[in-house]
Amino acid sequence: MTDRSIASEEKRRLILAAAVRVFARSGYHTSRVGDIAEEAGVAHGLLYHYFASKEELLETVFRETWSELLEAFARVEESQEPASEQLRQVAAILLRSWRRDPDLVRVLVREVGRSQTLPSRVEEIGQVFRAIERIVERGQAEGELRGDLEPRLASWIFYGAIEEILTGWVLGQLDDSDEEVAAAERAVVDVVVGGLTVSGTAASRRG
Amino acid sequence: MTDRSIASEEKRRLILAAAVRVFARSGYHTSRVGDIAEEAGVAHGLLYHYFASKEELLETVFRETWSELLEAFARVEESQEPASEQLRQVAAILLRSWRRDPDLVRVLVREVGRSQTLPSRVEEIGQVFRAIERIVERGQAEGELRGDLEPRLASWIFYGAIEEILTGWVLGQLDDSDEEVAAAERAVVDVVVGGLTVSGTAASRRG
Amino acid sequence: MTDRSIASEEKRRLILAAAVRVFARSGYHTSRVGDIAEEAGVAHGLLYHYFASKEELLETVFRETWSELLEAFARVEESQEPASEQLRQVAAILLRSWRRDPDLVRVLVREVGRSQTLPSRVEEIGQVFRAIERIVERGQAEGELRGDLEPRLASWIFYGAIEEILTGWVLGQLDDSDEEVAAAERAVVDVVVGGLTVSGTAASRRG
Amino acid sequence: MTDRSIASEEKRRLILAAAVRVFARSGYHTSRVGDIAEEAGVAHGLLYHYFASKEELLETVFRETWSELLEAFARVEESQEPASEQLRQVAAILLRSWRRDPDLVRVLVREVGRSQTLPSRVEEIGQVFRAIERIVERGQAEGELRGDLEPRLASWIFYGAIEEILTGWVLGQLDDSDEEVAAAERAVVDVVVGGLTVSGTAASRRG
DNA sequence: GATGAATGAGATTTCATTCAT
DNA sequence: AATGAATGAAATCTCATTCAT
Repeated sequence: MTDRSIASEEKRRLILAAAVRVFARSGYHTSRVGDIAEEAGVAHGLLYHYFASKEELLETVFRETWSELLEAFARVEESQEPASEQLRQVAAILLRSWRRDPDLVRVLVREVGRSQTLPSRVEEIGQVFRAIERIVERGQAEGELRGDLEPRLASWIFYGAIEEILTGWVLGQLDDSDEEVAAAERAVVDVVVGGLTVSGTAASRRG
Repeated sequence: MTDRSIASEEKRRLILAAAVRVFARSGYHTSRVGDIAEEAGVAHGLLYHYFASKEELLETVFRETWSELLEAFARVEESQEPASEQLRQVAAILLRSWRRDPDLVRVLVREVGRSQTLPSRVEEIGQVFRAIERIVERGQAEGELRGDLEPRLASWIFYGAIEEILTGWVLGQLDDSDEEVAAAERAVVDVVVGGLTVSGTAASRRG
Repeated sequence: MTDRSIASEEKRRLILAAAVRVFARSGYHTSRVGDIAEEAGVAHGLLYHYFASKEELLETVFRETWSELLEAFARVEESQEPASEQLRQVAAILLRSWRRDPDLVRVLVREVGRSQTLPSRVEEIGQVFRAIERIVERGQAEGELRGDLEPRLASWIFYGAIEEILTGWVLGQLDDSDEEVAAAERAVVDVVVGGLTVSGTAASRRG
Repeated sequence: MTDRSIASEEKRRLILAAAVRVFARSGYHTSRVGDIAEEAGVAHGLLYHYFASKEELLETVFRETWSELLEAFARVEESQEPASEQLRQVAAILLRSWRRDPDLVRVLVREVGRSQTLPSRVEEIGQVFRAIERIVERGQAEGELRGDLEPRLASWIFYGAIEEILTGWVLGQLDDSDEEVAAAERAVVDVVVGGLTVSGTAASRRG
């Protein structure tokens, strides 16, 4: 029974991984269930033993990735580091995912937030933003980050900067060599976190 | 003849506008050509009198909007303002488009940069980034902006921050009242441009 | 009024000739009304001033050609020549039409007798066969042609031989140089008429 | 697996046979894929499981029939009979096919040589003609058939005579009772083969 | 007569999903 | 678990024909 579950779970993974590759290659709407089955080396009927629909495949990819991400962010939040360091770590987690699993990033960048924008999905995306938001809020409370910015907006700006760099890599428009990935990480932190930092704001200097 | 051309052009616009509304409502892939025709109040066959395919409709929306955007950016570049002011203007152009034509923004945010990522489309997107890049480069050359950041990366960070705020509005996750739109504009400029500004960088202060 | 009629008739001819060229090039079903209009250099709406439908275009081509053919055959029948000479003339008329108007032959060979086989069309085709039949019958009555063959069958055999040679030219499978056209004419007469002739049958000689 | 293959092959045949009936009834272009599916008693989608397109259905009918025909002709060629007897057999094969499968003949007579006249199809038609040609050539070489006729032309004349009789049956213009089929066979052989035979030519008698 | 915008029935094809084996 | 034949809703696109101008 356990053997079977394990074998079963492995096949589930196999199909899910195939789906990620195919979605990455062709986009969700253009991908056919048959392509995924072929990529996984199984009959297309089998997909429906493991997943209710093509949509559920994407949903599962999205949810599993997102929950890993949330866990990683939670660990960051638990650390006692300053907010700026925590933001650096968040940027690192997101940006390094590109080299770890480019296809996964391709799928998430392309398909999440768009298409039907299912409320459930929006809700989960919101959790990521709220994690960043909380870091910003704490930074502000502790006087590390400037207090005249809505943490909400700040978190979207921060996340957007990171996602766009990922998009640049996905589109092949930005160099994604090791050094460039590191440079991107530094750049995001320098610019956004720098811009968020107390003594580092244009506003403060203007005032 | 001119009358006819004008009437013809008006109908073309009518269909294009309907397409934007329908794509905004349902997303490109989920929208049906028949829905667009119905929204425009014409027979679906007529669409093919003006556009070669459903794809060409999206392509046209994209291209026309993008070229207007490029023109607006060109005008900004021509002004003799400091780089930071030019960047503020760029942010204003992009962010204010939301209130002007939410459906258009919805379509562009959801469908551009994703889907098939046609090389031609990537190329045109690239032009927008290069405009921002040039502003950053000039700002660096004139000592207004910090010189230790790749203008390329900076432009992606800047654009990403803006696009994510638009996405927040599209998803109904960020408040888009007049005040909030103004706040968003200030926030992007404060954070990103602030972070880019010479005396305002964490790095410079750390170093 | 007469001027107008003449100009009108000329335009009708123009369209009809364009239709023949287009049908010859693409086949009736694959040809589009718009192609014919373009070939004729008029708006496609104009076709419907002169012809009720695409079908009527083909029908007209067919009917006009066929009636010319019948007239030519009638003149042959009226001559006082022996049946074998009349058959030679019939073969000549049909085979020489290829060089005179290849597109017309292409259309007739491809589209007539096949497709919907409208009863009206079948009836008119029948008239051609009956003309040949009458020649054979007279030849038999006068003892010039062997009497043990149904004139009906003989006429189909004769016509089939000729049509197939035309088909060979249409398909580019038989050489259609001047000499070959002449050779084909001789061959059909030699073989079929020779085979039909009294003393010239294998059967009679074998017996 | 074999069971499945056999069942699968049977269904393929079922669809192909239905296609022949429908094409025979309405002609290729006028037939709808849905009609074929209905005639076969399957969902129309299933057609695309077995055939790539409506066109491929016709192509398959054509190719399979043609290759059977070629095999039959090959067997005739292998026999040691005189050329005239071999030609009789060829005529018999072709003409008897009408009673065996009228719908198939209807389709072949109507649709072959028309439509796009695909080069591939022309090529296969050519093989049939070459088989006849070889028989004629051998008959000439052995002195059985008159040598002053191009075998090429002779084969087209022979085939045309036969096809036209088939056409007469298809159009309901020639009687196709058992006796008439036999008579047609005799007539073709008498006339064409008679005309081809050495001492039996009008030309030779004239000269 | 002439134009071409407009119509809309209809055709092929795709493909997610089901289900008998 | 696994297969792949079978289904059928649905979507895009074509094109003959009409008709206002």
